Amino acid sequence: MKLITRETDYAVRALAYIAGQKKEVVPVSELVKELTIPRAFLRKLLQILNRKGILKSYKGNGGGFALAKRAREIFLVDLIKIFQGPLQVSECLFKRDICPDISTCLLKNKLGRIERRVVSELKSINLASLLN
Amino acid sequence: MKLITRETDYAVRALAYIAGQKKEVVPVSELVKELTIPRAFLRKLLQILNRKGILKSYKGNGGGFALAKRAREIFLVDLIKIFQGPLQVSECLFKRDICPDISTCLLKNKLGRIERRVVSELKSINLASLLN
DNA sequence: GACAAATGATACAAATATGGTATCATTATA
DNA sequence: TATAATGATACCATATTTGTATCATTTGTC
Repeated sequence: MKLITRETDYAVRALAYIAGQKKEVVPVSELVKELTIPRAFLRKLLQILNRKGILKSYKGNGGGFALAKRAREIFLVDLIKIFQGPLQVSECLFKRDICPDISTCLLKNKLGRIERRVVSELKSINLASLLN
Repeated sequence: MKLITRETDYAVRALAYIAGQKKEVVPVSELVKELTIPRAFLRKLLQILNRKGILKSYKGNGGGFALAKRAREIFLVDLIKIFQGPLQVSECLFKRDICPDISTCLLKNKLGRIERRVVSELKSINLASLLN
């Protein structure tokens, strides 16, 4: 069980790098050099973050990416949702009105509680808290 | 992010079913009929549980599977480990002596704390607590 | 002993998710 | 106009997850 995947990890590192620079706008070429993440892959991730309103992008010569929000307003849980989908207990295998399996229902109940706690803890982690 | 996969879910349900029967030994054929889990797949899972000491198996006519421990001694966290491997934060992408990325290290630190809490909660869930 | 009903072991295959590449179009600056 | 950047998108490779199939072995019953 992994809490975060490579995509999320890459995204965090790129965002942290951008947040740590004096200049606002950072081109992918610089990120690639500093973070040794495959260029084409990282570009795709940053384009997603742009569409999701985490980053702003500037096209053309001298362009690049900048944070679209302050670092303390960018939460890990949102990055996880973007790249790993919604948090979820084992999906219900019986898509009927009533779950026929009492023990599985009890299980989901308990896992659901754990999950909600994980989410609330993840919500407390923002980009600023990862800078140093 | 899923806390448990289908394999674990199937395993829990099969174990719960067995635990809920009066007779001790239950054949796969019965589990398949009651739980609508693919036969060959379930057999594989139960064989693994047998090897891991969660179930005992009885070959031959009239055989089947029985719990190898009491229901309160079978913990969800162990099933997860068996079918989903060890819990782990994002694996370290830099297999060097020192992680060069301070922000990722801070991230791992925080995720590690969350993970340990999840594990300790999972440890509190045993098969008996799922029966009703 | 023969048959039937069960598990043991294992190889294979299909489907899905993850990680990564490549290409062409568009934009902005010098 | 050349160059350096992003936008959009299609594609590919690999790993993981989920599931199938087969043959061997064991055991109880007639």
